[in-house]
Amino acid sequence: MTETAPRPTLEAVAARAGVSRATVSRVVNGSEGVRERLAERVRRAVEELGYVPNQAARSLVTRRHDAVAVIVAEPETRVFADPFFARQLRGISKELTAHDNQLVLLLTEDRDDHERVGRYLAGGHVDGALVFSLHIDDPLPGLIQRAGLPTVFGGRPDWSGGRGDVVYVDSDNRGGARDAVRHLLGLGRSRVAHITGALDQTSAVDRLDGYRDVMAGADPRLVVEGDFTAASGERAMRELLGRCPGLDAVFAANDLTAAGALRVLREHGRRVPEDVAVVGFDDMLPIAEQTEPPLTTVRQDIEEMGRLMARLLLRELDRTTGTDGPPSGVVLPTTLVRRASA
Amino acid sequence: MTETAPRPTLEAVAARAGVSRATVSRVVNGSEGVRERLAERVRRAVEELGYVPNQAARSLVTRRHDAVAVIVAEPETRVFADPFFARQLRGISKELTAHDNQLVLLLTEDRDDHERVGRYLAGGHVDGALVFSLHIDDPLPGLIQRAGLPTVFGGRPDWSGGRGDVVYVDSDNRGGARDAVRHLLGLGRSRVAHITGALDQTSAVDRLDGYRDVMAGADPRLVVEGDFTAASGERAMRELLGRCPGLDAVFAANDLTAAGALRVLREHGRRVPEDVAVVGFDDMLPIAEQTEPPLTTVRQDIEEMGRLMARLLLRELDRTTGTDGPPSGVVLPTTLVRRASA
DNA sequence: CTGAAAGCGCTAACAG
DNA sequence: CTGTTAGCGCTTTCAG
Repeated sequence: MTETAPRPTLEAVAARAGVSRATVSRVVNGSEGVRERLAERVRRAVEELGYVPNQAARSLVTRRHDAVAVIVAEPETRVFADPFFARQLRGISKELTAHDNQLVLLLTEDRDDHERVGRYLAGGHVDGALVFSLHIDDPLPGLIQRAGLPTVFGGRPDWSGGRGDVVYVDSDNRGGARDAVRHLLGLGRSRVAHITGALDQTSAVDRLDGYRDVMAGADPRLVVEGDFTAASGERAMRELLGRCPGLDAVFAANDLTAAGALRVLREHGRRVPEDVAVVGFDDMLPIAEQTEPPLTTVRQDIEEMGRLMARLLLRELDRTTGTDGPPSGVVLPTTLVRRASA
Repeated sequence: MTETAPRPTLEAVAARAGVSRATVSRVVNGSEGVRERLAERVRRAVEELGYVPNQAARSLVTRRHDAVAVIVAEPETRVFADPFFARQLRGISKELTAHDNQLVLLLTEDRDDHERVGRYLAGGHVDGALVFSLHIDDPLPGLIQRAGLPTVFGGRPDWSGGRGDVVYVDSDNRGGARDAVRHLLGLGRSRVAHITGALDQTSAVDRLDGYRDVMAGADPRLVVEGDFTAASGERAMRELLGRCPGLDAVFAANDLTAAGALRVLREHGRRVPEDVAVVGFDDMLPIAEQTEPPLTTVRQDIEEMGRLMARLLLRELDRTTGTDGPPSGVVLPTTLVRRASA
């Protein structure tokens, strides 16, 4: 049954309905101005024949594809270490679907992939792109710029010297970090350490900045660099315990890191939160609820971020004319979720 | 800069190289039989103009899209609760990319989505489909069958009365479960309980069957139904403790469930593995290594599953003629990973 | 080995 | 309001 039954064409429907192709096209595309009687006849013919428009033919003339590329730059540890990625995709998918757009997923791992992606984007298969997980000096933005595709970034890109017209959606990493640290301070802690994320990503830098906003003038040895993995959380925690045995709180750049830190704390006989209070970031459910004790953390609405990215892009695509660019950056709020660890 | 620079066409390249469109097409598509001198000239022209073929135009005539749909049926708890999904996607993406195929992601949530997916598939946008997470009596297979698209399923579909020509890739769930239970028995345990997964999925049923293979004749109260979530693991564990206080081992249908069980065990003062040994399934890293104690579990190579699915589909698509169908089912082996919990 | 010509299925002016 | 007429950019016989 590999026989691909030759699908009916517009022509066939037109013949059956006794009208011209143009009329069928109008009905199918919902154009106004077709007498109801005819429209009805056409609809019946479509139904009977099981007609489905050929997208390739349509794209050829409209130059629209109703498809958006989602580009995820790997190896992005977080992407495959937690459900972050899936959540965001879900948000994007929902929004895209609601507007009859398809989601073309492009995962990139190395240089070659970048070239491939560049070619793909240039090939005009999609109307726009959603891009994630940029690291500092990633070549992707350049490639995309060159392809001249409307693009929305997930997470603030690190273009310090940047042009102002970059559209992105980000969480309020800095504000969330401040909340976390203030919460710790509010608990009466004073020697609050911070385990950072991978500092080649703006999210990690922003969280560190938030920490510093509140802890200005604190002992710099209270900050140790991590990379968002649980392993880095363990390593960093050990180092912290060695350097500053007196610390009484830790703000970890994400939940995975916090989980690692928690383990080391327990190993060393420090009780959480009695001796050391711990706060994470992300509120990655299967992690945050699973730790011992459950993690107090900063939640960001991942799915909403995805949805918003898609919405911004679609809006941009629909702007047939009006040249008033969309907002260049949207920052979503975060909320502190209190569990047992702090 | 929304000006979409009109991309060069075959025509333009032909003009520049001083040949016909047909010749350019041959060179671009790597057809044999173009004098090297001309071919070279064409390649240069392509390079200079930055020509990239228009896929829509090409598809219109070839009826190939070099694109594959990946359909994930939600709400599939596991999909968003663990990195399973991402891993599998990565495997698929790699394989597809290696063969210049694109990945179109279709997430479905409810009835409406099914219709939409059916339309999409029928619309001839993709050459084939990869389908995941089928539950019993999911309408998807029917829709796909109707669209007449070559398809490979992830996980054995539950078509008991089924036609023999279903192609799927699955893990050896039953064998893995047997290994897990035997391991427990080998540890000297005898009252081995099982917390099942969602029994409307074949993976859960197969794991239960594996358990029964080894524990034939065991007290039926040792089996409690779960649904692959950590919450169900907690609930089930509580129930088990109530029913069979003497149990000395638990085989959980997946790591998340095991993590939940572990928590309840600790709550009740049972030491793991001394009092109760626990084995999970999946080897979902961020979970399995994070539990207290780290989880002994059955590992399946998720990424390889994805890669294999893609490979089977591509092979099917390339079969221009030979009607010897591909293997109807491929089952990948699992391995027991020993950590501290058993 | 290369070019000319005929569409693939659809939309979008433009007439009527 | 509806039909006619051109293509969109590319592949693919079929001649030469």
